[in-house]
Amino acid sequence: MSDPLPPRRSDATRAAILDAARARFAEDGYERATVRAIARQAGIDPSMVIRYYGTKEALFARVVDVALGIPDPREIAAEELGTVLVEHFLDLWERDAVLVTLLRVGVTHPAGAERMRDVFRDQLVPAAERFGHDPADAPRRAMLVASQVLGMALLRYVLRFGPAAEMPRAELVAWLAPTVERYITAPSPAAAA
Amino acid sequence: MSDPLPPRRSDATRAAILDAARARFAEDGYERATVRAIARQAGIDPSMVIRYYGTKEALFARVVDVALGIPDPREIAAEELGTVLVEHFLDLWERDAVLVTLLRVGVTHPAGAERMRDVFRDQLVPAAERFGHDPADAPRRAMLVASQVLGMALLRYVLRFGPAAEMPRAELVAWLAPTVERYITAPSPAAAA
DNA sequence: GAATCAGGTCAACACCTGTTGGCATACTCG
DNA sequence: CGAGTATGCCAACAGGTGTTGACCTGATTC
Repeated sequence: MSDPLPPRRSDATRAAILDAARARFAEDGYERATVRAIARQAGIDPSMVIRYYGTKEALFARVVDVALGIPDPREIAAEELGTVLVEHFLDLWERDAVLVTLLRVGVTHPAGAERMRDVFRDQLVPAAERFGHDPADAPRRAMLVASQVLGMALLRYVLRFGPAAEMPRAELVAWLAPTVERYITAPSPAAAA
Repeated sequence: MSDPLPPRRSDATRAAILDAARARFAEDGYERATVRAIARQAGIDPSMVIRYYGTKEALFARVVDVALGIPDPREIAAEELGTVLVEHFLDLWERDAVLVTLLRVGVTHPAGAERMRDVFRDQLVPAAERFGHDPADAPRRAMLVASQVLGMALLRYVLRFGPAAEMPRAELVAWLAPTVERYITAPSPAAAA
């Protein structure tokens, strides 16, 4: 897993390409983030992008590599569970653009959608298992939390809707925390049709 | 506003193009829904698409024309407000693909994003004004409801995540209704940081 | 100092995009 | 029946796409 490769003279360029790719994919989605546009932003020739990363798809895979780092439930006081989680998710979305990229691409490109499923299955569901009680319930709990967090992130960070983008963070947390907390801790209504 | 145009012999073809466009835009987003793909699905030549609708953008504008039809608050008993609204939104998403189209395109294409803002401003916010008490609060209430509904729709109808797509409708409503109801009726926390 | 090689540019490829104009057909109306 | 027109297909356009190979240049190594 480690990379004992010696530093290459082209490392700066490789990094510039990766940075430019992050920016273009996040802002424009997969199709409109062309290899030429990425190269232009990185200040090099389009052929270098392919030479160093092989393929546009491979470059994209390098860009969307995210660790959610959901906190350990044992370190959270029960009464502020929702608050801590919402704050953590907002931090994630604001720290860098990788989640914006993932959402933007996942909606239109199959590779992006699969990457989203990976993150959900490998990180969100296991976290829900650590929080919840019934492991069979974890995917549903994780999905509910994801629905609220993704919806808000869509409006605030992707579409940048006025009311969503301008709401002060503290107020946002106050609104969402009870929702997230209930999705994790409330007893299942279990289709009381 | 009315259309007293006489029926043309090409009406069937025009409708076929519109149907195909709806399907392609909904499934593939704006960029991947090519004029050629739409024409192929409609069983006609690509040039006909342009001849009848002028431009790909104009065709898209024809496709994303949606009326949310949010019910009148005076016809809803206070204790089932959340349930009625969530059911209504689920109906909208399941009835046809126009909302899936709007979400899929809005995330990557500027024209789609603007169309989403239109729907929000012209339909969702006024509805929130009818429900809520303080009109200055309406955009925020509408935005909160939209965040939960859009997030769930994203998982269930666009990405078709397993846990979201498979949850029985009644259970889904039972989970979301209290959230939506609170976003509309609860007193504002107003940034109690 | 000469040989080697990585870093980078240029031009081109095969293909796909939205869009346009010309041409055949078939229907409609006198 | 004949003129006119709406309907549709075909071929082509100008431009953009990801990707490839030939080539130049400057640093590294013997």
